[in-house]
Amino acid sequence: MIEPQIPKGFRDFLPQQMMLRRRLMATMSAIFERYGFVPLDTPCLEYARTLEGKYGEEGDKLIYRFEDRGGRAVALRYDLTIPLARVAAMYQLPKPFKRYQIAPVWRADKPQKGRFREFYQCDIDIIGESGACADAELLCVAHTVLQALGFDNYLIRINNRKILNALAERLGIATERIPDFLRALDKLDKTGPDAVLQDMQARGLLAGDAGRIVRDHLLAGGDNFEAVAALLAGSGDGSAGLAELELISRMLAADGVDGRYYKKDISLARGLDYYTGPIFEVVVTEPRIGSILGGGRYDGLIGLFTKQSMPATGISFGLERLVTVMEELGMHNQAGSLTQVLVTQFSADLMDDGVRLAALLRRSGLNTELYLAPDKLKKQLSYAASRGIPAVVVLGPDEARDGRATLKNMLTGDQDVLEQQRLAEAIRALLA
RNA sequence: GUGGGUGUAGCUCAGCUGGUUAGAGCGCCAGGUUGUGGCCCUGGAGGCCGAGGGUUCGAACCCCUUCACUCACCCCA
Repeated sequence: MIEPQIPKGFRDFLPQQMMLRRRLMATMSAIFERYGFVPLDTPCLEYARTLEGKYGEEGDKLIYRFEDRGGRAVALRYDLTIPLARVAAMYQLPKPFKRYQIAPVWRADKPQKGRFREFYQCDIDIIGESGACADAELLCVAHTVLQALGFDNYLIRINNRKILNALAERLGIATERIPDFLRALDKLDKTGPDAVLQDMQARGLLAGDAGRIVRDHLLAGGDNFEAVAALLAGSGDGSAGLAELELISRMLAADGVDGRYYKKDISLARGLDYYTGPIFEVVVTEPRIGSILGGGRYDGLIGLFTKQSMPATGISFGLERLVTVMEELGMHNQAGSLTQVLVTQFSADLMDDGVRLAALLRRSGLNTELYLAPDKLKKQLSYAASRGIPAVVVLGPDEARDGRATLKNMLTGDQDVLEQQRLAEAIRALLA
């Protein structure tokens, strides 16, 4: 006998979980399509060189990489963004190209709460539009999705790499040290301003009056973009970044997104190296699970695969994290059965009548299950009850004789004998 | 990659300082006669106490090793 096991960090999705997951995916797809995004899928396997070197040092270590039978270096996709960049470079797609993709990605990470080695991302990206209007639209979609799923306690954090880069320049931080700077800055929420300042000094990032500037302007308060703006007065990149944030805020407001759902946040850094402009993240406070969505603009990325440079921006929902939050907050209401009605089997010689009746109900569009053995009625009813099937049809010799059937409402226990022709209608009324 | 925690029935767990046939609740199965579930009652199945080794007259319990799961850090969805 083989010990049944699945690899660490990988999971089976049992029907109960699948119903919730499918519901989430359906909700998201519908909203994505409402905004004009079109579906795309790509293979789970890519050549390793396509993925490697795109995610930064830490990221590269987490790529599932191996050799195929022909000795080619291949890798499981790490996210949906790089494959999209590859696609954008390979095909002449009409611009702007707005696509969505809901698919699993793989990371050789150590699993923990809300983190797995195989997990689903739900991405929307816009290729070929450099204006911040595109970035803003992504956030409008994000907000719409979260609202539709019943979320209310979340914050869309918004920042801009242009601002951060200009800031680093102003502080005299060398280009190659910027990732270090961002990493330290990113911890502001977790460890507080004092620790961040200390960390930056320990890393030797702050020379001259940089320490004072960081303390007084950067870390002083949460939303101190006025101070930041003053610091970046002379910088073209910096003011461009600030203008983009302004535009994004305006558009969110115009779209009807309440101000409490989003916030410009200078300490948002994002780990990936390839971001070039606005960057985003959505965090929830309730279960401490980190971000449920991340993304940003990556204007240089597609240029790695083609000479033609293409601006692009995108966001990625973490499906498992949405699920985790919904489960912990008890947001996953009706677990309900997909089967709407169960046709019982009274005895072996009435099987044909049962099958005929079930077929009739299915033709009328009802999800109908036929009980598969002439067990005791008690057992058949228990089956329906334990699965939450709301309606049961009993077809015994009495009913069969004159073309009728008993319809039982499993919630109330009420039951009626009806003409078989009227059954579908009655079940529909019962379900409503 | 670093550091904690936990592994006993399908699930959630009990099991006193090592002492005979390892328990509960829930779930599951069967029954409480004649065509009806959810409540109640009765009965039943189900455990190499994660695995391997050691100490001991004796180990679920102590020691070592190993595996699995889990949480935190790093990083991230």
